[in-house]
Amino acid sequence: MTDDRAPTLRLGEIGLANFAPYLMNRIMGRYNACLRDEMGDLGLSTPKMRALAVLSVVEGPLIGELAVYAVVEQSTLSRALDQLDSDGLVRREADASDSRATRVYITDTGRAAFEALWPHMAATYARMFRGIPQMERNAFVGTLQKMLINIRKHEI
Amino acid sequence: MTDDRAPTLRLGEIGLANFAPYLMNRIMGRYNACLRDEMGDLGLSTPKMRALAVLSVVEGPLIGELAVYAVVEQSTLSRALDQLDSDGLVRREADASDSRATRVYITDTGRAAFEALWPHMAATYARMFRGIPQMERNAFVGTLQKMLINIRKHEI
DNA sequence: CAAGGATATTTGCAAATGCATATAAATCTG
DNA sequence: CAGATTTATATGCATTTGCAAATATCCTTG
Repeated sequence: MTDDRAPTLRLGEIGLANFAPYLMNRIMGRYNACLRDEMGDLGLSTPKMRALAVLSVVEGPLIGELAVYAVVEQSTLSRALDQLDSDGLVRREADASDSRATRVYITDTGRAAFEALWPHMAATYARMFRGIPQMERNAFVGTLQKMLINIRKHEI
Repeated sequence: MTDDRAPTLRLGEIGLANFAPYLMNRIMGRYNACLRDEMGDLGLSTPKMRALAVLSVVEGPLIGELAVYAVVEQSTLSRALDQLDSDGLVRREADASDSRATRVYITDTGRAAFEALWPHMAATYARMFRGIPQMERNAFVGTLQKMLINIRKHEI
């Protein structure tokens, strides 16, 4: 049983180095910066890369769903999709049953672009977890999954 | 012993919901959005809020150090400090022994502003970890600390 | 089934961002 | 110790971002 009525500590008492959101911002700041550096060459911004990554795994989401998965503002995503579309990496397709809605599909070219990109993501991922045993990684991901459910705004 | 030579899985094999960087981006996206919403009122952008938070705990860092702690581009931080400075929340002070360098100190007004802000951060933090036992939280933070060391660019 | 409200997406525009550069001072090197 | 190099910070400028509004469609309800 966890006591959720524990007194609220102050940041100075917790200490920056033990404050999970601080650590997570630091880690993800670096992770994202690494990828951005390596992908500027390929003409892929962070929103474009994330959209491709999600689309490599999720088949034909609505644009709004893709925005949630990719953690990108919908208006930003809309413009990123303009570019991905005109570069032939994705395809927007009107939803069959709701003509307000648009579904997005990755093309073969887009999939190839992501395949070229994935080794970089995988390498950065591997570096993050270097020296961390598999059991600990599993526990860590388990905690992340609980946290996402706690904090997420959308069901997906 | 961890086998770091494990074959590189593909994203589809790992699954988005088990891919730690994806989960961390989702979680921090929501965490940061929550804070941003609640602080627009107070005239505090994300860079300004992060700078204040770090300064509430770290005494007189160099601007470059503060940029690392706060996970903000230095040029962005420079401009955020302009505003915090002219609002009287922080004070820039030439370093005693290196006249290129500037140290930043939080003022009493700035500390009061952070005290007003901290309950929101603490509440969002508490929500993230709701229902997660203390032992699991500790293990989670331990893993984060290892990850930061693995991936960080700067010693701090 | 018409009217009012909800939902999906795009777009206009002002503000924020980040890269490259400028400036200034410290440090290294021959 | 002069010149070259590195380091710390600020700034110019083009791009990106995100909010708010526009547009189009769907759903609900009297």
